[in-house]
Amino acid sequence: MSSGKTNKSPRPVTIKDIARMLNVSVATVSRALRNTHDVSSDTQKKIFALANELHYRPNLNATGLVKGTSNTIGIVLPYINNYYFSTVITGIQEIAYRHKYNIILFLTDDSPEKELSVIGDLMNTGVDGLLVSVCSPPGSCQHYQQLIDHGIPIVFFDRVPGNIEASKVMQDDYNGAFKAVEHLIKSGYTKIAHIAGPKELHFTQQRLLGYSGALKKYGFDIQPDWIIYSGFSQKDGEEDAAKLLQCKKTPDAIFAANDRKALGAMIALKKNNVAIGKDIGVIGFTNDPASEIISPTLSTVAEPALEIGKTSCTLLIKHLRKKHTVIEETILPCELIIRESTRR
Amino acid sequence: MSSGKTNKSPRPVTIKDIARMLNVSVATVSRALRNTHDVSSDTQKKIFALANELHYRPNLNATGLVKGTSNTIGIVLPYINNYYFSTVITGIQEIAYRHKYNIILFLTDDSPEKELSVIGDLMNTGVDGLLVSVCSPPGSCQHYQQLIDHGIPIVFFDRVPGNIEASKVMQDDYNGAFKAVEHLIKSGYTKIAHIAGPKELHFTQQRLLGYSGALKKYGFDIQPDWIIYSGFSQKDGEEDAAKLLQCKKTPDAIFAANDRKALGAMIALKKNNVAIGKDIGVIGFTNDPASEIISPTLSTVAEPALEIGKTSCTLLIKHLRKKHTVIEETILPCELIIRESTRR
DNA sequence: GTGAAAGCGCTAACAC
DNA sequence: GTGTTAGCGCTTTCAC
Repeated sequence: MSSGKTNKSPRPVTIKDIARMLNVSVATVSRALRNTHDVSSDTQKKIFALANELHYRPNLNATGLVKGTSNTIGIVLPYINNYYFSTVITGIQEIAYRHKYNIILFLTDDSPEKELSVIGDLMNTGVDGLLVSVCSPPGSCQHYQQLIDHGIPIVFFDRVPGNIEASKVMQDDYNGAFKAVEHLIKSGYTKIAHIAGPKELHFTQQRLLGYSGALKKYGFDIQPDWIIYSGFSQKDGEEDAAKLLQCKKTPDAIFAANDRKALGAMIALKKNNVAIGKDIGVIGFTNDPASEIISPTLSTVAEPALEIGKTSCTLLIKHLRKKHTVIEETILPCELIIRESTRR
Repeated sequence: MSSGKTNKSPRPVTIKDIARMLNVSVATVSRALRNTHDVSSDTQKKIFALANELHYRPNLNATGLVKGTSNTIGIVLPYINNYYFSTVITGIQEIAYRHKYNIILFLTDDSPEKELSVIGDLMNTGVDGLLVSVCSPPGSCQHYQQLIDHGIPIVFFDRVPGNIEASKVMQDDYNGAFKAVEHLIKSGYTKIAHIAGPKELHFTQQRLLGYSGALKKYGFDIQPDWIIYSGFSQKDGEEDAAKLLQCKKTPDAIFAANDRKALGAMIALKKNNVAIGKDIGVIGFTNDPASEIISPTLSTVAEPALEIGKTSCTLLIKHLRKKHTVIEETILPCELIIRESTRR
């Protein structure tokens, strides 16, 4: 449509320029610009004025080089295109931006190999710290330990590794699950199944424990064939629910490890002409916007995704500021949201 | 200088260290590591071996400082927590990662003021180039022009400003809309309404033009009160549809500017006991996963979100590599996806 | 309160 | 093919 037009980028202005024009030394300019107190307010004013006028921008590479930092936070996570993670990132971004940190994104695609290579490349990029939600097999997290040993602080969120000493931010998966199942029980359901995530993940385990905890508290037995482990996708949920319908004793309620699975389960139930809510109650976990779109609307446990993002980032920045900070574990509460899928 | 649980981060190894240990000059090491051809394969091998052994990592600040670049691409967009944008970013990330570029994220929250301040801060961060989807009012995009004049290449995607000469990547909104409406017509609908986005946005206009183009081609008149402008949210769609139901002549089909609005419209129709598909057909635009979850499932036009991301990023990197590149506009095709909401 | 100078880690002339 | 040297833009002793 149009043709090449040279960007004759003007050389950026440096403190040297300002120094020369004002007949002071670069040191003075540097000090003035950073509000170091040993510069006369007179010259400081002049320097600020000129810097402003010339649109002076500090060269972050130079600052970083001398200070040994990059003002950049790396985020490592499996995906970004689901509701939970994209909301977490939104929260991280807000805090990072406020504190003048840049965030740079690394996606592992939920593949441990990819995660490993990402971490390798990461070391080249010189991030000051890391926010990470790990890939499935939490056994081999030694690459993270290495980073920490190299002095790069890490805050883990959501999917946290068990065997690493580092700050962690999670939602209260146990109590969230407990509340969900308790709600099911109080709504009159008595045969409650759980379609879970992969066995190895910490938060999956917590949700399972919350499930069995609630059952126990209300005097229900745990039926092993009412607990099905698989992945997190809608398809997984669909298959899991189909299996449940095959059980000798069919359950009358399903607690799903997340909303995607719950949605899949609902689809399976519909296919089998099961009345959701009335015949079989369904409750999920996340509060994905889709849970309000499906009909009947899906009861769920809302995760504080935005808060998770904000809290992790705040914590990481704290670690960045003063090097030797005590490790913290934060657990954020979840909220029960009752909709139609658990109404008899 | 250290106390408690100190991370005794060992001083990172530099080319100087390697040079000293191998009794060569830093220049040689630098050349060897970068595969500049004027170094004997013998010493090169030794250098690589040692670098590997010592876990040498180049200091990007240093390289950036001397080269005047940061190997970082900035992304500016309204949100990240919807299906379209998060998928676009996934595509961007994939390409950027492959080419060793970091991406750093700036969210404008769809607020023009925030966008402005973001752009200001951006200049401080020294990104090499920018990928942006602008905020609503496309009139005042002079801040972007400034950046371009300063030599920072920009590729606009999705929401592109009309009055700026820069590379742009869009989906084929016109033909996507055309196909959607044509499908409606061929399915037997004759009174087709359009619930549109904000008037000022380019892609909204294109979708409107596609709508009217199809109507014209098949000999239908355009009814001004069957075209409703508002925002992009589900709530907007709900309200728009409610308005349409009030018309003297009620339409028998709705083409929504995006899936969110279509979903909202379906909710409104359900509330009014209108049979979707049979009484009033509905078709959206995006192919949000939610469109398969709602019942009836939503016909839509799939946007090539991942491709948009990949293409924009590829294009930007091309601009980055050789400074004076010709501006390009790319338009990616959309795909009609027929589901239940347009079945009579 | 201010300046001179060294140096962060790396690249790029320019010599030899 | 390799070494020497001068910076990139900034911060930070150390003088004065």
